[in-house]
Amino acid sequence: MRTSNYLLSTQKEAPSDAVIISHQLMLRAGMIRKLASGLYTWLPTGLRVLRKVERIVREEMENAGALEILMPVVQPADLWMETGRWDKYGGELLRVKDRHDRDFVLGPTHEEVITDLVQKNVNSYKQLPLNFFQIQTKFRDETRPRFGIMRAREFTMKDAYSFHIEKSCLENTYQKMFAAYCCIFERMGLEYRAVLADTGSIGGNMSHEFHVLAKNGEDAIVFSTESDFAANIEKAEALAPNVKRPPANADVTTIETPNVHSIEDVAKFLKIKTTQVVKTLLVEGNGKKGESTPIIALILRGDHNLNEIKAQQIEGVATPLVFADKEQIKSVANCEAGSIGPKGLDTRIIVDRSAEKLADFVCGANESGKHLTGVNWDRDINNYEIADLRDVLEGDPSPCGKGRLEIARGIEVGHIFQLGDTYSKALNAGVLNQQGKSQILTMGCYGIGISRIVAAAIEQNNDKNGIIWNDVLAPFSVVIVPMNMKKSIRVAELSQKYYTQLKGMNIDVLFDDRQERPGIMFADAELIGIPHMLIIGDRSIDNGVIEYKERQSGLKQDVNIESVIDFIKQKLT
RNA sequence: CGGUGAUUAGCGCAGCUUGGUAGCGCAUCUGGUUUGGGACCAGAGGGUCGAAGGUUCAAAUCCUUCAUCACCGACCA
Repeated sequence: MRTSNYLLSTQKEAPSDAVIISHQLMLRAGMIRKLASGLYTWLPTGLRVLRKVERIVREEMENAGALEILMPVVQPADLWMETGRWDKYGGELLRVKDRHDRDFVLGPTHEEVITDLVQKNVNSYKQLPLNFFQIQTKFRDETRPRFGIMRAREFTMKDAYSFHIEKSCLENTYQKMFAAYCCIFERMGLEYRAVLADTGSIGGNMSHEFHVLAKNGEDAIVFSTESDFAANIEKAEALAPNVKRPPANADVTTIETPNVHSIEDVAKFLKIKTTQVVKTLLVEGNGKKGESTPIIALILRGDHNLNEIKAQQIEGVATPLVFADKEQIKSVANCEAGSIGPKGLDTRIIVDRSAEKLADFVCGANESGKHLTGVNWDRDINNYEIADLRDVLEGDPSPCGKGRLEIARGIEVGHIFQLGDTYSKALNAGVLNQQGKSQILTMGCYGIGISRIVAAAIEQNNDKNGIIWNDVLAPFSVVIVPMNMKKSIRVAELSQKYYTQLKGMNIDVLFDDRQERPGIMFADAELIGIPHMLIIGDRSIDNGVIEYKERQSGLKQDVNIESVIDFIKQKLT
């Protein structure tokens, strides 16, 4: 490609609303442009990278035996009603009507469509197992799109779905996909981890996420210091403290705590640690139709954070989790938020494992501006359940039994699930088995965020000059930068010669044939992150060499004029 | 969904307090001088000041409503 036939569209400054480095660099390097919140146009440079990611994913999916298909973005609502997700999926599901006033959705995922396809087109166990994949646009109407392409509303995803009769067969394919994913992220040169994950709105049992490690990652992932255990914090179990609860010593005392609301305030006011205070969160339960929603109290130690995923998984708690509003709090606890406590509360009470080990603790008095000290379980509060409700903290014992937990941040770029029969049952997707009887299929599904990988790779590989691509993902492998080509016929001819030769070898080469000063061309090449630079100038031609510069290391090296092509060829293998 | 803030040229911003000809830097275009790390000189183009109402002789500036965008939060007990 010649710059004169191309749109570089690089910028010195990034728009002020881009906060993280990958977003800033993608804008500055002319990879993407924003159309509206969460909606981006891919410019030529960005699209080149996106296509390279797609190619690697496609190759590895095919290697793993998956078959490529392409499903529609627009899907009829009927299918979503049949699986129940029309009601369950919530605001992220964009619903549209056609001219006949029929309901449709923009697909956030394709379980319904693929299951319907299999239900209609696969009849016999002999055709199984099957694994389909597609690389396609998804739409999720995120509450808060952010960080550019990282969490966009419209994005490119690879999604695959496998179908089996036997669970063991599903497990086998799951392992194959796991291995394929490892292959993919390794080929891309990303530093990543596979972790145990929650299954979320997709449903199912076994699930792993693949995270690219980055300090701007939206997810917290935890590792054991002494084993292979790794999990999303959503999924990491907080073990019950291995101690006996101390006996009750103090009597319950009501104290005035005017204008003291948060846990920190309470602890400061009473000059105690936050670990000795208990916080009470009121959430909605799922009420039966017609009844008013019951309120459930969740109790945590003051220094612990509620893990919403764990809370939602408790039978009877509304999904998604809804916190009680002011009126609900008033009607249940007869006070403002900030003074709620478990003692005397007439609701179902669920206590976190750690909070349950406390004795003589402090909590709200269910009376505005008052707290209780010296409160004890069983003596003062009966009828409570114990559950794992909190996020793990760094240093907690690992749930695998070995080592302690460390916490890192990651960008989720892949997620695989053993779905089971949730969708196949709902859509009656079955085949005749060996005994000639109809049998519901069991499913797996496997996603990769193609466009997110582009951002994640940049997040992991950049410096003050811009992006640092490796050879596999780079929009161009080589850039030719001529020095004053206008004046020097030698430079022009040599540049042209290299360009033609490299292009002839199917190497992605950018020939910067603009009449620009060298500094501009260097800066652009480095901002875009092209891994290999050839600098063609009279000065070095006089010595029979041209200069090569490597983006990654910044190292410069003279290469004999005659052996430049071989040199590049060698670099790219 | 809640809170905060922003919206003036493609990008980054000033002007608003105290109403009176719409500005700066970068980018773009023309001509010239330059050419090994974001040049210099001379000139030029580009704006419904987010939208709609209102106050006023006069509104980017004051008032009202709306929209869009961003950040923080969604853990607050």
